Parts: sequence; structure tokens; C-alpha cells
Amino acid sequence: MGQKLYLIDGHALIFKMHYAFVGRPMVNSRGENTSIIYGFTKYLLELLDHYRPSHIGVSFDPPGGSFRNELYPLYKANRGETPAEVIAALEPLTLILRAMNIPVLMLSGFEADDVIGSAARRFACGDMDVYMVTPDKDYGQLVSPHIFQFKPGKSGSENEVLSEAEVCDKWKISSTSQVIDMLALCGDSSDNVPGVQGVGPVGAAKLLAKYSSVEGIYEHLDSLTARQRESFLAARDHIALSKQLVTIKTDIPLEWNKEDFVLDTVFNSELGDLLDRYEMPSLKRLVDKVVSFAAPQQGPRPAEAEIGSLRVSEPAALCPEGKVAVALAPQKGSLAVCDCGKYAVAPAARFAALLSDESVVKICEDSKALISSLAGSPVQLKGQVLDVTLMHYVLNPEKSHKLEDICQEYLGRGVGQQKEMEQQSLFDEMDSEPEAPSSLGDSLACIYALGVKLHSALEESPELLELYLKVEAPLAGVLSAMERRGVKIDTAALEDYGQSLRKRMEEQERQVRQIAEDEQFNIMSVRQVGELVFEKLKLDPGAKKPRKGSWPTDEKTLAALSDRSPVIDHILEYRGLRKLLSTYIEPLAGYVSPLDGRVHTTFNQALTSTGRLSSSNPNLQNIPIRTPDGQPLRRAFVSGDEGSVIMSADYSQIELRLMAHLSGDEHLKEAFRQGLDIHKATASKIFGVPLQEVSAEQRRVAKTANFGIIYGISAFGLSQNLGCSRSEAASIIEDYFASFPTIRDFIDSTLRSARQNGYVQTIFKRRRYIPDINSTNAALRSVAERNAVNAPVQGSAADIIKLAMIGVDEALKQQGLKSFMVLQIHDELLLEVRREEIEAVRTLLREKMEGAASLSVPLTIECNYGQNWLDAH
DNA sequence: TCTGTCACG
DNA sequence: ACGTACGTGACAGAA
Repeated sequence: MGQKLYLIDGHALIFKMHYAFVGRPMVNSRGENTSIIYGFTKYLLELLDHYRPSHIGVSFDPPGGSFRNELYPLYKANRGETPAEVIAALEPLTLILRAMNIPVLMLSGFEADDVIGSAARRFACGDMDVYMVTPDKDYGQLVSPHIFQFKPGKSGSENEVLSEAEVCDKWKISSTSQVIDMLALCGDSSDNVPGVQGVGPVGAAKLLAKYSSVEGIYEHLDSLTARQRESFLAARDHIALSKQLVTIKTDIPLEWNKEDFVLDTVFNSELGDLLDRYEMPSLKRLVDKVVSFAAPQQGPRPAEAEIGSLRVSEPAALCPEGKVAVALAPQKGSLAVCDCGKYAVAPAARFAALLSDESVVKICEDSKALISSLAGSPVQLKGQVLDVTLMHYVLNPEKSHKLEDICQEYLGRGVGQQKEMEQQSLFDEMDSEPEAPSSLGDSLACIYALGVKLHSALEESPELLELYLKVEAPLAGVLSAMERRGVKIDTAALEDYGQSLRKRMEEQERQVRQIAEDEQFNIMSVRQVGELVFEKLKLDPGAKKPRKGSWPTDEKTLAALSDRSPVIDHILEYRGLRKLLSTYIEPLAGYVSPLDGRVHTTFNQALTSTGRLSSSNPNLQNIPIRTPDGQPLRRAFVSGDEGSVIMSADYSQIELRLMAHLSGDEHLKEAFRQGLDIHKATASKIFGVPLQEVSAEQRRVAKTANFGIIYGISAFGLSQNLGCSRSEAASIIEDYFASFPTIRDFIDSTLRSARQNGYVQTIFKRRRYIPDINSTNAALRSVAERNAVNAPVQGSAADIIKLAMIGVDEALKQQGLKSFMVLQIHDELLLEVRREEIEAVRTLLREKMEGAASLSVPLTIECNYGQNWLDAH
């Protein structure tokens, strides 16, 4: 029986509880603030109840600082005084822990993390898993095969266990020891540890991938960009110290031994007295629960047998031949595969025959990642792929699709808690790696079982199974290819553009300093801006200084004072430019891969509630276009070489066309059939004027109303957007429905079916569940109603472009064209197209995009190309 | 870690 | 009598 040692970072937990109760403290009849004592003890008891540690200890920071303060006097110097409630809670908590026979670890000169690190390293072994209970990211550096970070969730139940793979994945590094380098590079503002200016987690990960450590980066300074080199040179003096400060000690000699940590749930009777003393009757009940459960020592559930039986009987349901495999990519270059209850880890090539066998169903957690990991190798993935994340997304887009959560929902247990399945050679002479993470076997078992369960859940609703098989599963491969191709960035253009914005920022700053009559004025400082606006210039004579804290300087407050002094516009302009620079331009340069000069975004296929994709790291679906300041950025998105262009194809008014199709409204349909300017046509109808006489203002109002219809209109929302009164908005809505009566009917019938079925659906039967549709809470219900109207429209558009992408990808390959897709922006596809293929690709896009669905109105695209993204519009 | 703001469709 | 247009992601600033 595997043993589990939980080491709790007491101070971190106390602070977490302190903040959790800010604003609504618990006070007992003696007037004592018992928030922290209650929160901490409750958390501890729930942990015992739920996770059943065999061993446990709590560590606190000792008073008087640590060796780090001697190394660096400014260490944590930016932290304010420890709140009095926190100090007051220490003593009672120590008493409670003592009454529970839980050892309190404190070593003068060391912080809690050093003690925990040293204990973890000392006690972790094959039959002792160590869980470090802390929200602190620094602990990631200690995570190793038998040491995990156990992150308390915000509402208590959402605890998260991080293994090596998850820590590495989170930071995008290859080994947990690189967490130290990450922290040193990025700095830590809460501990006052300086990092390297301008280097964030993403940039640091890229550098570490190439040079593996801080020292490695300094050995290759000449390979960095000029800006980066400058920052690294500036940091040279302190970087070693930063690294030392963030390194948790693992070699402190400890006087405790394993037996000291054994959890004995026959608690001391003092515990009850203490809980009475602090007036926490509900915790006494929890104590009883923990004690009563403790007696028959057994694990949560014997699921090994469950999974065992699945593997014997169920595969036939998936695949007539009864051959089923589970595959996933645990780390770069090698693959873990399980079959018939046993698993092996080896380079993917060793599984080539299995992976390319059409008759073997592959079950995995993340097929896009799996496909990406196999790309470039001769190994082909063929046959049906059951991606548990995507299947779960199709079944219920709004739930969490983390493996842990799906397991909880469908298997009634967490992942990584079961006795491991046997690891061995699947084939003769298999060179299995002995160092595989300990939870791997169980993860494979879970994925396997989930593949079977989710597949049969999809079979219950055949239209959902079809959505998965025809849309989501094939799309994963398309997205994988798009991510790997990436989009070329003209870094020189980007740099120039950034430079021009920086110049303009300096100019705004100079103007502000002039008005402030202060050459040293710091425009970035909220405090200084507040004092300038409200005290020196007195732009709002009525405003009273807040007693504590500082003057408000948010956008809205300042904008309201815009006509009192030009300084406001200068400040806002400065902030706008800074935002542009810090959100788009500067980070984008860091995402450009040194290998190919291209940016590789990540498309998330299982995230939105409506079926849309999302893009992150970086987000390339929100690159500016609407404002003049932002537009030049799109010029930096270029084709890979002179022989290619950027081509953009976007659906014209796809959501309104879907509204016309779904509602069946004859007026709207007719307008689209005639190819009219739809907003103008709408205006003509609702204002009762001839098409030619529609004014610009009327068109604007109609356009806003059209958007409103798609969003699930409300008088308030429309009035906000038009800047008119609520009653005026209400009358516009009346006129709209009078002109398009069938749309009102459509909305009504959509709501009726949502109330009846609990969900709404798209033209391809993608569901969105609307549980709040019958809520007695009016606000909740209104949100639900708007969701119910919007989801079929937004979601159908998402279905259509997904299907189009699959068709386009297939056709490009089939016709042997070299052009390829690079981005999807909801209703637009961006491609890199060989010049000689321009006409062929254009034709193909028309055919596949316009033909992706047959609606009762024409579905049309606009297609253009140019040297860059801006020119392609 | 959470909120507000602002970029896109 | 509520708080509001739908769907995202990233950053700065405040706790």
C-alpha cells in the first residue's frame, strides 16, 4: 500500500485564508477574529477526510527572517507589515495542530519552503509519495517522480495535483529544475527578487528551451536580439543572486524522522476543547467524520478491477476486431501506449505498426498534441481517434475538460490515485524507460476507460457522435498543421512600428511633464497622476480625497475630465500606446521562433461554450484592425517568401445570414438573396423609408440593432450601445419586430425549446445547455435567455467554418497544392498561397467555404490577397 | 489572484 | 427588482 506524506506550507495557507475572509471576517462572541483559525482548520480536516494521508506535517516560517535576508537585505522588503490577524492566528493554530498530533516544523534561519523541500527530498521514495500543499509556484522546482505539488483550489474543492509533466507543461520547460531559472529570469515582485527586464515567462521559456539555463543564456549573449542582450547585460550583476534566492534548500539536516509524521486520527481530547473555545461547532462534526472514517483503512475505491473488466469486455464495442489501443505523448520523442491492461514507454517509432493499423482505435487525451508530436517522423497515425477531451467537449461544452475532472464525472474518481497497472514490454525487446512518471499507468487506464465511456455516451445521441467524428476529430489534425506552420512575421517592420509608437509615447510624456511643471513626473505612477489631476490642477474641484488609498485614475474617471485640461488626453493617449505596445508588439517579437521566423499560436479546440475556437500564446484572433493606430501591426504579418502571398477569405455577414436561415424570415432572406447592404435594408424596413433615402445615422442604428438581435437583444443593452435612452431603444426593438415578425417568433420558439429540453442547438446539432433558463433569479434567467438565442447563431457559424477548414485542407492536399492555411479568425481564414496557385486556391476556397452548409440564403465569402495581412483586406 | 480595460469576431 | 447586450485573451494594477 503506497504511503502518502502531506507537507503543508502553513504560512502560505494562513495568508490564503486571510485574503479569503477579507471583507467578511468571522468573529466569535468574544469579538475575536477567527477567520484564519476556522479556514485553516477546516481546510486541514477536509484534506484529511478527502485524501487520507498516511503521514502529515505543517511547516511555518520562523520569526526573524531567513538566510535569504542576509544574502539580500531587500528580500521581501516590499511586503508590508504582517497583518495583525495573521500573527494572532499562529498561536491558536499551533495548539490545534498539537492536539491533532500533527508535527509543526520550524527551523530558525530557514523558511517553510526550505524545510518542506528538505523533508520532501528525504522521505520521497518508491512507497512514499510526498504532496507539498501550497499555492506557491516556487515549489515547482521540487516536483519529481514521487514529489508533487498540491495546490489548494480557491473554493476548497478544486485542489490541483501537479506532477513533473504538469509543472513542465505549465512553464513550458523540459525539466522541473528549470523552474529555478524561470523564477530568476522573470523575477518575483512579491518577494522583491529582481529578474531580467522585459523577460516574462514566455520569453524565458523560449530562451531556456535553447540554452537550458541562465548560465547557458549568458554564454550565448551574442545570439540574442539587441534589446534582449541589453537587458541581460544590465541584469548580469544580480542574476546569480536571484537564482540563489529562489532556490529552495533541500539539504537541511532534519531532526525529524518518518515516524514523526504518521497521522494518528485518534486525536487528543484537547481538540474538542479548542474548537469549543473558538466557537466552531461545525468543525467538530468534521472531526467526528475524520475519526470515524479512519478506522477501516481502505482506499477510496477498488477501480483497478473496474478498469480491468472494461479492458476485457468493452473494447469490442468500439471496434469489431476487439483491438483497442490507448496512446498519448507524455514527453517529447517518446510515447506511452497501453493495451490490454499493460503499458510501455518508448520512442514513437517503436509503435509505428500499431499506430498505422487502421483497425486499432486510438484513445488519447489530446489528439492535436499527439498528431503534432508525431509530425515530422515517419510514423503515421491512422484509424479512428477517440480524443477524450474533444468527446467531452461535444457532450457538454461548458464543463471542465481537464482529465482529472472528466474522470471525476464519468469514473467517479481522480486520476493518479490508483494502484498502477503493470508496466512491461508490449513487444519483444522493448526498450521501456524505467523513469516514467509514477502516475502514468493510471493516467493511461483512465484515458482508456474514458474513451470507452464517452464513446458510448456519444452513441446515446448519434448526432453528437457525428459532430465529433465529422467535425471535431478531423479538425484536430488541421489545427495541428496550422500551428506547426505558423505565420511569418516581418520583425524589422514590427520593430520600426514599435519604435514609432515609443517616440509618440515620449512626446505624450513630455507634454504631461510640461503641464505638470515637473521634469521628473512619472506618468506611469497612479499616485502621481492622481495628485496632478486632483490636487495640483484641481480638475475636479468637487472630488474629495479618499481617506485611505489614492485618487482614482481609471480610464472612465479621467475621460470624464477630458475637457478640463489637455493633460487628460495626453495621459490617455500614453496609456493607449503603451497598451498597444505591451499587449501586441513587444510580446509578439518574443513569440517569433528563431528557427523559422514564424509565430506559432495555440488553437484551443475545447474551450468556448458556443463551439468557436480560441487562440492563445499569442492570441492571433484579436490583432487590431479597427483603429488607425493598430492597423500597421497587420503589415508585419507576411508571407514566407517572395513567391507567396497572404490570402484572406471571410464569410460575409455569416451570423445574420444564419439568423435569416434559422428564423426563416422572408424579408431578411429576400434582402440577402438580392445581395443588398443588409444594414441599409434593415434600416429601410424599420424606419419605413425607401432604400435610397436611408441616412448614415439610420444605417448605424439598424446595424447596431442587427447585432443586438444576434446577441439576444435587450432594451438596456441596445440603449448603451446606441447612446440613447432605454425607452428609445425599446421603441426601436418594437419597430424591428414589427418589420421582421418571424424573428420574434424564432426567439420565442428557441426559448420554449430551451426551457423544455434544457439546451439549444446549432444546425449541426452542437448543443449548449442552458440550465438557468428556468431560474427564479431574473438576472440569471435573462443571461440564460440571451445565451439561448445567441448560441445557435454563433455556434452554427463556428460549425460551418470548421467544416470548411476540413474541406479546404483536404482539397489543398488532394490537388497537390503547396499553399496552406495559417490562421482562423472566427469568420475568416488566412492562408499563405503560392503565387502560381492564387486562382486555384481562390476557386477552392469559394467552393469549400460557400458549400460548407446549404442554407436558405446564399452563403458568400470575400477573398483577397496581398503582401501582408492588411493588404489582403 | 482578481478586476477592469480593451483588442478581435 | 434586478444588472444586461454574445464569445474570447492579455495586460496592468490593486489587493
